[in-house]
Amino acid sequence: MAETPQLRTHIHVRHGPAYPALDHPPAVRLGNGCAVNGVADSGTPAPAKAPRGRAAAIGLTRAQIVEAAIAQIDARGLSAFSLRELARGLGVSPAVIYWHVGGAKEDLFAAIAATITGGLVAAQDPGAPWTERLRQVFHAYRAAVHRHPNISPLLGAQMKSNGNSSLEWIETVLRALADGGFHGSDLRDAFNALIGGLCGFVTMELAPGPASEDDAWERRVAERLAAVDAETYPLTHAALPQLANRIFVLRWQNGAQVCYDQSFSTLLELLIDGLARRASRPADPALSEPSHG
Amino acid sequence: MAETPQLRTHIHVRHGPAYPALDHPPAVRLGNGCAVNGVADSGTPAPAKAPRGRAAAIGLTRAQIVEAAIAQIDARGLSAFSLRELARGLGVSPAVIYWHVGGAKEDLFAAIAATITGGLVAAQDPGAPWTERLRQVFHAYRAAVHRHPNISPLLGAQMKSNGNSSLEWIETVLRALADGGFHGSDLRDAFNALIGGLCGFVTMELAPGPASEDDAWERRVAERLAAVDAETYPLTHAALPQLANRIFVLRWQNGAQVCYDQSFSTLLELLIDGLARRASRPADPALSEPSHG
DNA sequence: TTTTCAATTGAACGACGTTCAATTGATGGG
DNA sequence: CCCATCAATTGAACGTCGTTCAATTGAAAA
Repeated sequence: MAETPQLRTHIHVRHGPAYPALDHPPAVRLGNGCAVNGVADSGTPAPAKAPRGRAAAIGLTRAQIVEAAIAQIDARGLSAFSLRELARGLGVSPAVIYWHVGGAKEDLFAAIAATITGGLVAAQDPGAPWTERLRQVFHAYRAAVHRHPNISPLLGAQMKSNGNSSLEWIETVLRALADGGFHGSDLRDAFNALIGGLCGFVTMELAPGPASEDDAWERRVAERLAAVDAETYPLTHAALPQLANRIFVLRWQNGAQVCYDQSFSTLLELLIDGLARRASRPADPALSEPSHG
Repeated sequence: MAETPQLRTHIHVRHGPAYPALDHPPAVRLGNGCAVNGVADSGTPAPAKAPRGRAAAIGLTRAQIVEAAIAQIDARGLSAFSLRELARGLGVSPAVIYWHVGGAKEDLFAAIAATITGGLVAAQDPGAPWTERLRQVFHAYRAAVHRHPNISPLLGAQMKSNGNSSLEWIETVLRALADGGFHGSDLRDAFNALIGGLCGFVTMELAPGPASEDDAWERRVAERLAAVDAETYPLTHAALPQLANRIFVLRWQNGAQVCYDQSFSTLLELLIDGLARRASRPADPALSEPSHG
């Protein structure tokens, strides 16, 4: 295959770290030309092109930077993450990040998102029925995000990061839905309902708490729930003993600390069941009001 | 713990701005005691307690600050929002924000979220069947967020903001599900599936693009999509003419610019249909533990 | 009047993102 | 063997940000 010039149309891809063009940047004022958008950078063989100059002495790589950034976010949280702290952790000047990653903080975030959602289609069974394939894809997605919970806001709440998902993953979802008989605008709506609902669920599930790990806040939430008035909110009050900190919106811990496996499965099965039922009745004009068959 | 001075456990609302306790703060080092968590501040009669001192001359209110913050975020986006700019816009020192809002930026965000999801249950029809009530609630939620699209990350991707949703709204959802026959862990999973899936959808739908309104990024995304290889990603390639910028992950504009009404309705109907079907067969051992006691 | 104190001020601190000219030093050409 | 190249890195600098604090204002209460 060609050197995958797949981004930037005619970008003139070189190799490995993709050396920048100039010191005084040309049209785009970025040091590292190619590194703008990684598209998961999957399979970079890193042919060890024997870097020149000081590179050999320090030899920092874009991939290393991304990896270090992920490690720091895992350890200290997304809101505590800063480029300066990242550079400090690498024993390096902040400007190095810019040179390697290409643009700004957002580009680094996009690269992180691409890395995390990169190897997602690996454990896939192409022979399974399309409903089962959907199950596998989205369980794999959730598992991947749960491996780095602090990163979830990048995937759910930022287009620039979100948009770097691997094309293989999208292709897999589209293929499953196409096998289910979805085309045109039905395909669009089914795809968006799945991605929006399920990835959105994971985003909410792992929504971070306050930046400072403030136990005062946790206590206050718990107290607020304990003080819910039984007369004005009877059902909420009655449900609290079982549901406090176990349902969205009424909680002080997120999905990294409280298990939402069953709720996610409920959502996933609701969606797959519903899609399967719609797939089996090809051209049914009645969109709503089914249930009683 | 029982003798909490003024504000802790049960709110003890005073009036309007709820005057703080001290200049040298007591236990919590906040100027404005009550303002820590608004809980939507619904119904505050604000009896115009004739403020003392300089208050009469300038007379800034917590509600005014929140309103101004919302206006600025609406106008310039969440990433461009800063407390200093907010103070500048109000013609006031940055410290004023702290005194009125109570804590930090996150508390202001929580107040904003509470304000936006505050009057959500207004257009509700309590006599309608529970499925229809769910439809109304979540369409109303989505409409409310769409009125302030730039705020959506606060609602979907931050527990501290998210947790300030009005209790009435939660009560409405819980009542609908209870009327549908959900109890115990089934109620929990149904609630989480609905909130996570639907609110999560809105969060993804309105995920902001890059901070700087950079048309270079939009062009690059479009070019990347145009360059998708037809052989390795046949379905994606085939679907692109219809789906580019119309499905999540493969887009350069968000739900404030592209209409996702149909996709959201698809998701909502899938969920409601599925829940209705599960409600009609009470104890199905295939999924989760039955809850009828 | 005088006192009180809710409300506001302005300066200050440290950390952040980003840019830039200057520098390093291994490598490849002569 | 030396030297010029230039990928890679440096460190200083600029402006902005969130947050804190002692000091101040001035209308209402005493």
